[in-house]
Amino acid sequence: MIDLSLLRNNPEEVKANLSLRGFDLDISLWETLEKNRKAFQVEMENFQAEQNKIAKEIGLAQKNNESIEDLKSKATKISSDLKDAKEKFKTNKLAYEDFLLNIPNLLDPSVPPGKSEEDNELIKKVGKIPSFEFTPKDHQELGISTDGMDFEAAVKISKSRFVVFKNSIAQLNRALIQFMLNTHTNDHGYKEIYVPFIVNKDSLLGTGQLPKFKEDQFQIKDDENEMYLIPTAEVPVTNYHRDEILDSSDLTLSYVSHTPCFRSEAGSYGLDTRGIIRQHQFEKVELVKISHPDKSSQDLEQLTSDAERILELLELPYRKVKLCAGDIGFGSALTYDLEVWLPSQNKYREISSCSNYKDFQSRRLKIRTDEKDSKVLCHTLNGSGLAVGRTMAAILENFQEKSGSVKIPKVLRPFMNDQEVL
RNA sequence: GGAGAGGUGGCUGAGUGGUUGAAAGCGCUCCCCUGCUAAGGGAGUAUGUGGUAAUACCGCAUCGAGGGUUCGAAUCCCUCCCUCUCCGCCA
Repeated sequence: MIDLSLLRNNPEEVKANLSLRGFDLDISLWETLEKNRKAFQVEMENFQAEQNKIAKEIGLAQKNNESIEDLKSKATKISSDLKDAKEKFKTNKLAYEDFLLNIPNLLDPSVPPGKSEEDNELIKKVGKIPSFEFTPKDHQELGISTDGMDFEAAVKISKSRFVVFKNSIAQLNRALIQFMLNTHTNDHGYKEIYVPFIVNKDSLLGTGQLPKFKEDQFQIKDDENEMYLIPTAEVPVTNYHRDEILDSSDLTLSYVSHTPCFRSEAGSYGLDTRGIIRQHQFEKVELVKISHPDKSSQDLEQLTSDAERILELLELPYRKVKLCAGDIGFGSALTYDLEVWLPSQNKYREISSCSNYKDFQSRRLKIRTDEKDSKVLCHTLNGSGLAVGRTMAAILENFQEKSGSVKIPKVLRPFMNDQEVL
């Protein structure tokens, strides 16, 4: 959620910023909602204050054996006025909150202008794009030919956009997870954390997937509670500190967590239907940082380079781009995408999205830190380190050989019984 | 799943309808005293939100969550969540 005082005091500035990402802030609607909110709230609180006062007077009068009839009839009237005022306030408040929860985050000034991914700013390219003297296969073909992937079985067991891993591919999947977790905990100072994969509504509201992206979530059938499968570890890990005031000397908090992720992929029919690039379920090793606001920009650079290091150690060619205003996510103020080279598609594909949410999530989550005599909202950051399925696809495709075998990156071999090819 | 007991401020823990946002203790902060140390005395010590430019002042809300009864609810009623003990089941 964006800063209310900024929206109240300087709506034009907010509108101008949001328009860069193509969001049209309806200022006159906002002003009406805000005017009503203020009027209804003041009215309601005045009645409440009056009621509190009379209730005390009644108590006092009763104690002194004085008549309370007059006071009581007055109180009854106020009580009913208060009830009406509360009703009015509540109704307006719903629309008010809905309006606010659907406003995206303000963009960092460094975000380049642009409408689509075409306009993202290239930061750097790393590694050499492989050239093949044969026609490279895609990862699905390689996965099947090495007897490591079964898409048909997945459809039988579940439905489309799922996969079964077997044999060396299943092992490679596990090796990648282990390698990533080890690197981030041993070399980059992240604390490993294991979290629930099913979360409640408040958690998704806190990190911003709700209310706007309900369609993208898998909701669990549960009569009592509104529960969802996590779309990313960002949700449970960031919510770990919901409603907390963190000791400033403990910041920056850095977490790494491996979880499966579940996405309904509603509206992506026809996109990436082949292979494991876009599945309903995939593994991800996620990096999350909770920072002091003064430090978050620096922390985003660090987090991104920690994710990049995985690509470098795996010797995968990739590029780093800064997302433009039109392509950046709803809650993010600044995002770097890491894109790995996929030979079968002859282009770079997103493998990690590293974002600084600044105080957008922490305002919803109430994650604060103490500062002298006051409390300030922390900044939250996250990024994949990396998406495991896409990493696997990249390894298969980039390191394939004419024979159809695939060279396993050196750093993974210790996790694969020193196997060199698959 | 069955039976029972509970959920109060940073912590422990009082409080069954009325000046209780909440006793007391611990912890913490500041001050005083004590030639060091130990001890002692005093004051302060929640969060959110609104009126506001304000970390000044005032109001409102918050005693697991949400409803209800009442002039008035931490206290009474209902639903839900969670914790603990015993039994059952179970990876």
